[in-house]
Amino acid sequence: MSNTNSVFSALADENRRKIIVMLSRESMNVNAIAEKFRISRPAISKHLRILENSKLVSQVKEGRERYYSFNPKQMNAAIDWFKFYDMFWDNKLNALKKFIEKTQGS
Amino acid sequence: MSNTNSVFSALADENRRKIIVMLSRESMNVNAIAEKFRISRPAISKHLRILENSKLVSQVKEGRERYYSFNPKQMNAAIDWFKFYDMFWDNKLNALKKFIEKTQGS
DNA sequence: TTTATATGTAACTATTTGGTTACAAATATA
DNA sequence: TATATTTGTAACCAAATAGTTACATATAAA
Repeated sequence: MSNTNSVFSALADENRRKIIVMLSRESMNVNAIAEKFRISRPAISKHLRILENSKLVSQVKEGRERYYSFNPKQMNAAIDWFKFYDMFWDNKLNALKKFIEKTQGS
Repeated sequence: MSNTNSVFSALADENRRKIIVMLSRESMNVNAIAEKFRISRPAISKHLRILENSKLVSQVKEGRERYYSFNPKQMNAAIDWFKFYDMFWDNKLNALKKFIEKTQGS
């Protein structure tokens, strides 16, 4: 599967998005992640496998635990795609221009 | 399925992303779309169904043809999600700040 | 060394996806 | 009216997803 495909489909699940947000704050081991969800630990493992395949997260083994962390760089595979939509970027640019003018004084 | 889910999974397919880019330029009927791909017209119909369900695309009937067009607004369901990642927005903001300073004079 | 903990994987089920071909229905045209 | 065009849908298949429970494995702790 293409990089962009795997990133978008990794993001197409509520639980996986929640995992990403959690890991963007701090690395966590599997049990710590699983505690935050109602689904079983093996289900979390499967989600982690999908996230790993998309390279949005990676693991480091520490003793019997495995710490997962977020790889922000991989998000660009998805974010970059949106650039096709020039008008979007124009709008964002205008919005940010206003924001900067307001917060910094023009 | 949640809005965000359906948008991300709609985007998780190369052919559907290509359709979106095409429709962002101009509305097209099904045959015109299908001509640009190697897969069968019914396969295109299925993709259009998924895109419609995500509301990224909508159709207007004109005689026996159906013209599909892109709904940019729906993209925000996906784009907004990325805001969780503050550092990303900070980077973009800095990049845009530089860009604006360069093009407009600070 | 035995036991407890952390994690992965296997096997299973139901649903969705991405493709196919065949056919139906609606509209335009000869 | 008969025919051609445009599109949708049904029926099928193979693969992937999202979950489950049961079991295996590796490491830590008693």
